[in-house]
Amino acid sequence: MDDSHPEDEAEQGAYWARRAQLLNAAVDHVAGHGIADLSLRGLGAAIGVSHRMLIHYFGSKEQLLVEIVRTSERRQRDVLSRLRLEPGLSPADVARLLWRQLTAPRLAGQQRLFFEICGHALRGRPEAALVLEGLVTDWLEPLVAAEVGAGADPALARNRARLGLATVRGLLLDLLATGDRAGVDAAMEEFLRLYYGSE
Amino acid sequence: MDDSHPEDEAEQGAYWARRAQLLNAAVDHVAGHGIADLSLRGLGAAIGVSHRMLIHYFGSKEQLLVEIVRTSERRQRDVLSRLRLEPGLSPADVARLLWRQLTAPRLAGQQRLFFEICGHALRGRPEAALVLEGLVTDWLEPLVAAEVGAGADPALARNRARLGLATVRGLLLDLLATGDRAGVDAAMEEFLRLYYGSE
DNA sequence: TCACGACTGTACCAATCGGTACATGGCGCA
DNA sequence: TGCGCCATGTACCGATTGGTACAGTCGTGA
Repeated sequence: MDDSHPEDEAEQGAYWARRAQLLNAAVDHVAGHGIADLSLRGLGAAIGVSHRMLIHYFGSKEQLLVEIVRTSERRQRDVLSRLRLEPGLSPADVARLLWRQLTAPRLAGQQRLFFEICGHALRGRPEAALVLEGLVTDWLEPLVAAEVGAGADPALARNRARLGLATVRGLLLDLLATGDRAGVDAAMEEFLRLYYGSE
Repeated sequence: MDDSHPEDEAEQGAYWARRAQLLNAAVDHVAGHGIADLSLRGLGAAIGVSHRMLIHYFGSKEQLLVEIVRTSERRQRDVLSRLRLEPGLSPADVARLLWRQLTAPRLAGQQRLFFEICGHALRGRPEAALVLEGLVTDWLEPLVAAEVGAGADPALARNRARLGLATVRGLLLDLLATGDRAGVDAAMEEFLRLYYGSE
């Protein structure tokens, strides 16, 4: 065992830069090929290093998976934070914008990975377990805050936010499974009509 | 290779009875322990046979997984068909009844397995691929038929059915992840209010 | 120039996997 | 009773896995 990182965290040198680069490449590969039958050798060959290096930089497959899940989660949340909200948009329009972002074909691999990780997390796999905590609550709070800020009753807003989140996830799963974008979009429009009232 | 089943399908002897018994035990075990890291040896030890027997009765791990997925799917659908619909129930009450059935703690393992299989299917795993076809359409048609039978516009009924199915699945995932039954139930009530109108 | 330390690859290990060959046991039938 | 067939278990095989030991490469400072 000759593996020890030169500086202990919180300092970016060539080591951590390389590590971050490998991690990003790993997430890309996993988003495209799945996490279920991932092997260090296969991943290494795909991103151009030996499996030895993955162990070197991440300690073990388990820890690598933890980092992959965490990074994938952060990417997912960035979709929300990158929303450019022009003033004057109705809540329904904001929701439409977010929906279009989430269902962009470019993110399909990432979304598949999300459901795949959910499946693993529901089985208590440690690398995915931390996702379960934030799977609902992390998304609920900003949504609730938005509705309450618009003058809604907090308790009702919480139920509505939870409902909206669940519906988006359900329709996303539908879209990934069937690929029927028109049908799923129509169902989403119907939901927005119910949710924000007819227009 | 000395494996050949005595009669070719469509005849139930001791062979097929034993096979069905093993399959049911396998589905039970998989519902409780997951399908991701299933091994023939581990499964065999859990249900009291050698892994050799699983190969004997199912040909290969792949075919066993196909049968497990199919059986689990059939069980899931049986929940719907076992609904005893007393006349005089409002559509919202029927939905509530179905929701309570689907979220019964007894079925939690089965529901986890459902999402786990979805994750595998989205990656093109052949044993789960056949699920993707029926994941939406198989459930949509009876729901659409029910709404159309009640006098709804067919196109609108399709969108509404698709929406309802997605919402149920999304809330089910929420429930499995958070275990917050009260919160998820409240969100479901909010959905029913939007869906069927206030009462 | 030389030594040192970080980075990386090759070769290897024990464990486990799905699948197979072969031996055993127990039942029905003549 | 003895023959044969089917169910089952044991032992094994090659492939693959995560992880490790060791050696080589290369830039850098004395």
